[in-house]
Amino acid sequence: MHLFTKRGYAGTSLDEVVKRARVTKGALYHHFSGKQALFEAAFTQVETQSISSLTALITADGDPWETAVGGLRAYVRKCLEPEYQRIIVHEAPVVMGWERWREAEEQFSFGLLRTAVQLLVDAGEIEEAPVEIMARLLFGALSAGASTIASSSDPKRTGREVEGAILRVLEGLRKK
Amino acid sequence: MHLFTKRGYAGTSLDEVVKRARVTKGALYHHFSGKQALFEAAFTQVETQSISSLTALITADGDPWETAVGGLRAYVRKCLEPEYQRIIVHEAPVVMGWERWREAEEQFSFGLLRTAVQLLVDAGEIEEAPVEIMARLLFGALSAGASTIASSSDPKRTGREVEGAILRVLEGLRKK
DNA sequence: CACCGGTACGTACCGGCGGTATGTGAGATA
DNA sequence: TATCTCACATACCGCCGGTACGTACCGGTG
Repeated sequence: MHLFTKRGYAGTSLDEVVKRARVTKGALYHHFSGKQALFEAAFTQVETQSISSLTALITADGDPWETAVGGLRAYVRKCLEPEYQRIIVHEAPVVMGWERWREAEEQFSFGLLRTAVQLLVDAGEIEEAPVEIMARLLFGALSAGASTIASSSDPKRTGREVEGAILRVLEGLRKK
Repeated sequence: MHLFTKRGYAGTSLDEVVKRARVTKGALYHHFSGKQALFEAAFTQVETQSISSLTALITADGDPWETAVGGLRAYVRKCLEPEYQRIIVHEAPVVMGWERWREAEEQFSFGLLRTAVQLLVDAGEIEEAPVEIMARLLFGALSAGASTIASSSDPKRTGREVEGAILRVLEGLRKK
């Protein structure tokens, strides 16, 4: 996780990985079928750590709208952590291939967003809509927003702006 | 362009490139400083080809709202072309690094979106908003939408759904 | 206790790939 | 004609992912 975050997938050599882990290539290839599998293990680890608390946030009791907005804020913050940003948002689609990435995301971040959108629809907060599609668009917008924040010269201000913009988009979808 | 589209950056070897181009590595390294520079040349070529017609669409006379919607439709279609999808949307941020990619996109697709959003704001069609941020969110949503369409088992239907969802988001932002 | 199979590694090596150093022929220049 | 430069070609290097094979240990079995 550390090396993949710092140097990226292509920039991380297995020799360096085994050196840091103080094992040999034989050991690595005993536990993982290859570099790709090692990356996917890191991917799963980061996702598992990240998503569980967010899921709890989303599915908590209380006003559905406030809950959703809170979860959204938390997700944007998560996207700002270097590990999540680099491994999950930026590199995973390319390294794992889009199809496989999408598959894996079903049970993690994308599944989370879909749940959130579905809850809002069920609660009658937003108009009936194809949840699948809406969740994907929202996912893309959030990722882009997170990237923007991360590379901003004033992340705090940009963070507030991104939150404001997303809230405005959501408000636009809200039932009157 | 062909090989980068078909096999991706990592999967494309320079040996294969020079073989297809019927030149040698010496020739390649005479014209490009390395593999990365070759990719960036392909990137620029794809973008230059793609964006010019879209810019014309966006800046055309007529009802600003209709023009923007038309440009948006055209952009989604562009994102569906394999070359654009693979090289520009998926691989470029990783291969070029996010910072450099963002820099390059300023004069291409992102610049296009920002122009479109700015025109809508100027025409008083949507609420005042930080154009920069809105354009980035929209860009992320469109990219995700395009990826969804591209990997759908029924691209035509998914395409209509994505268009509908994006239009609904835009309508939500529209001034009454 | 000897034997044995399997697990969990370590070691040595291969092939491919990006990159470089150097050679070379054709044209421009003086 | 001698020289210089450009536009390549050729040969080679070092790194890296992956593999083949060797080996120490450990629990079960006769």
